[in-house]
Amino acid sequence: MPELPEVETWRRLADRTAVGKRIDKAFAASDELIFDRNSPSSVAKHLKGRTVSGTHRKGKHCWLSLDDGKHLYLHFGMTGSLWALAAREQEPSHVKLCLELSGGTRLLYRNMRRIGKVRLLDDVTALPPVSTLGPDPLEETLSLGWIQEKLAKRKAPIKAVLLDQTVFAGVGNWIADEVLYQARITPHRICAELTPDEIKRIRSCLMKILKKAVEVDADSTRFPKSWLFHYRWGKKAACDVLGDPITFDQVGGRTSAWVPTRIA
DNA sequence: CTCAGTGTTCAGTG
DNA sequence: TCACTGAACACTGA
Repeated sequence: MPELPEVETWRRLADRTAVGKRIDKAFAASDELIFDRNSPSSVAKHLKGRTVSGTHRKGKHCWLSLDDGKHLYLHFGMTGSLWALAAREQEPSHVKLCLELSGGTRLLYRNMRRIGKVRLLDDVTALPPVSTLGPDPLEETLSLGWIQEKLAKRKAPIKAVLLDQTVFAGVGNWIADEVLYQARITPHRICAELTPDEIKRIRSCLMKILKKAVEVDADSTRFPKSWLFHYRWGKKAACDVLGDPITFDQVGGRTSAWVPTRIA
């Protein structure tokens, strides 16, 4: 379930383990869906001998810069993840890219369901998808005025627009539901009809949730007990922390979990 | 066996 | 031209 907090946690992992290290060996699995721009072998060949010079993230997109000016772009899709293994540790299944770093650590990109991308790019930020993203809610100021302006033009339900990466970069399905739950707003509400106070609540809840999730390294067992997150997956007759029943609706093409009795 | 669930892109509609 | 909706993508697990 990689949304912004997981991706930021993996970026930090890559930053700790790979920056300043040389890539002694590189392995890329033959997978034309993941390696959709450059062939696996060309990626592996290019990476070998390079040194990782930095790590970056915007929304759910992550990339490592290399000493030759190129960038290794990683998108995790629905089931991707990044691992760092010590020399002796055994690799998990579905590894798509393995970088053996000087010192012996291996940095792994894993993806079980093959919806995700690994690319070698000259400039990540200049072209889609990263060029189309809205401001990163953690790194840049997501100003109230800017959000108000965007939402005023939209007639879609707020849930759908929370998932729109050109407005709220990094928000995915469970974070969108969590924001609306904590802000006490129905996912069906039309954006243009939200009051200034409701938009204010959406913004502050979003920032609070993202900050907290990153603070605990996106480890969901450490999320506050009050979060809807802990109660939404059971499905049948699920209730939130207060014992109020959770409703599941299709909104914006996805399942939305919300609690009618909690709406302000 | 069926189907939900993950994020993104694309085709179709208005 | 643009906003919006819904399907498609691959695969696991319930």
